[in-house]
Amino acid sequence: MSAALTVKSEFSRETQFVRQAPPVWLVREQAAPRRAELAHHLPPMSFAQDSGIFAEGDAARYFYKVVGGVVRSCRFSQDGRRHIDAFYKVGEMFGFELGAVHELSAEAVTDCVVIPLRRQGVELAGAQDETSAMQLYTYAMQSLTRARAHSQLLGRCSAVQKLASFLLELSADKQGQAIELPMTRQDIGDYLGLTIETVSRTLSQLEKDGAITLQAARRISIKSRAALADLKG
Amino acid sequence: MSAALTVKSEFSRETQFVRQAPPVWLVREQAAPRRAELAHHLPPMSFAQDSGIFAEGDAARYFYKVVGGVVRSCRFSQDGRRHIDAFYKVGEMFGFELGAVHELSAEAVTDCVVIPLRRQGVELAGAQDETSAMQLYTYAMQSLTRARAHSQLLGRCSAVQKLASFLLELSADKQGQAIELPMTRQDIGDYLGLTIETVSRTLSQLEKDGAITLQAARRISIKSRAALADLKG
DNA sequence: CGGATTGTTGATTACTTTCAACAATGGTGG
DNA sequence: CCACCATTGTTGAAAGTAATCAACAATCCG
Repeated sequence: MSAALTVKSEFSRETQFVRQAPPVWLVREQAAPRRAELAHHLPPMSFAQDSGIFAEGDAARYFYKVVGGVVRSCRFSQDGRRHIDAFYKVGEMFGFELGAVHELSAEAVTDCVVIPLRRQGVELAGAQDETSAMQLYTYAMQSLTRARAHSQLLGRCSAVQKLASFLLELSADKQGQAIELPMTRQDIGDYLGLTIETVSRTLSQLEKDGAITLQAARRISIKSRAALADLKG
Repeated sequence: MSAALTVKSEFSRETQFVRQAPPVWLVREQAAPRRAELAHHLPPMSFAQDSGIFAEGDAARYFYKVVGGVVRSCRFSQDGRRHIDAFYKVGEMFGFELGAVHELSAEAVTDCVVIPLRRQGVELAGAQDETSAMQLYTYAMQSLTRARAHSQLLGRCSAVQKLASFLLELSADKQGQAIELPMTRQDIGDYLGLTIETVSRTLSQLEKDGAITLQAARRISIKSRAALADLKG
């Protein structure tokens, strides 16, 4: 496993993709951040693949914004099974809490870089900075919208529908091209409430049906977005 | 179906329970609301059982606080199946949205009374009323916490685990006594991602196992909270 | 008293998990 | 550079769970 990276260092896995376009989930945000969007932030922090950013029960002193790589937030049930609540890509915020401690862990799916934002700086900023308060509320509501959609997916859908939705979500931005999956089959399974075997089988099925092509385990190309949308239900 | 009720009228179903203690979900909030908690509210509105409070796509001009009865928020998938996102009991808030329209419908599970709060009055209150802004954020975060727990339940749990969790949640306040279920088996199924048959069978199973007693279809008494907690996983 | 709605139970089917074997990939050290 | 080993992913067969189809019971209402 690679050591923790400094902000300016290259990502250890990036060299593997040198002949291809770099995978989207490693591309840093392009636009310069608008000033006064969310102030009080600390310098970016880097995390090696599979390292923990914070753990369930840790003091929730910061929110985080992803500026490079992919993060997962997860939780373990009493019997030890992992549930992945969400994946966060570049530009997304995570780490929102109601109380003083984190209810979920956050881990680096790939090597990644995040910007911590002091919680007290933004949470109570209403009086001094109305824009920040609204920003924060907006991010929290986005999380809520996603959580609702995820619930519906988990509650009402078959394995095929779950995978179809997942692939469409992953490939929402990159029209037509292949997707580089940053996460393992285990990650996907824990996110969709399926076993790795079912994830694998279902992907194979989608390939047989002509909806996708499995160019490699971690590289999938969408052949028919329409077919996936149909399967999604 | 009973007509919409005025604020001061009795609930149509309440007479059925005249010889028993009134079911918790029909008891109005006791304490006088703290002043300046969330101002800008309108007079309470009453809704008859199964009537719609707002629908998917409606302009989201208000948040709502439940002061009597039980509300469900739900959504339909393309194939027409209903997913219930949450049940809201007395004292709880619902109707939070990111955008200008509701993404979910809200319906009266029982006859109920809700207080609408002007969205613009609270959402942008940061400058003039910092407490309200925090209150709003707190409610939104509570919704988020619940949505996360619901996702985990739907993703990782068997029918028995889902029902055990559901019953424990429902009976969280009333220690030892019987629970009056305000919702149908269909509601429960749509909330837990199960069919009505499975809900019914699983409840019967829990009774055989000695964890609960089915005094009537809508009246369940918890015999062993510990047993349910074990099953919950 | 019907008729409609809601809930229960049984038999069968379909889907996902589990258990198991094996293939592919990546990293390490000789 | 290649052999080796650990990790990750795929596929098959059997078992288990929930859905579906179907019949019937209980309750509510007019």
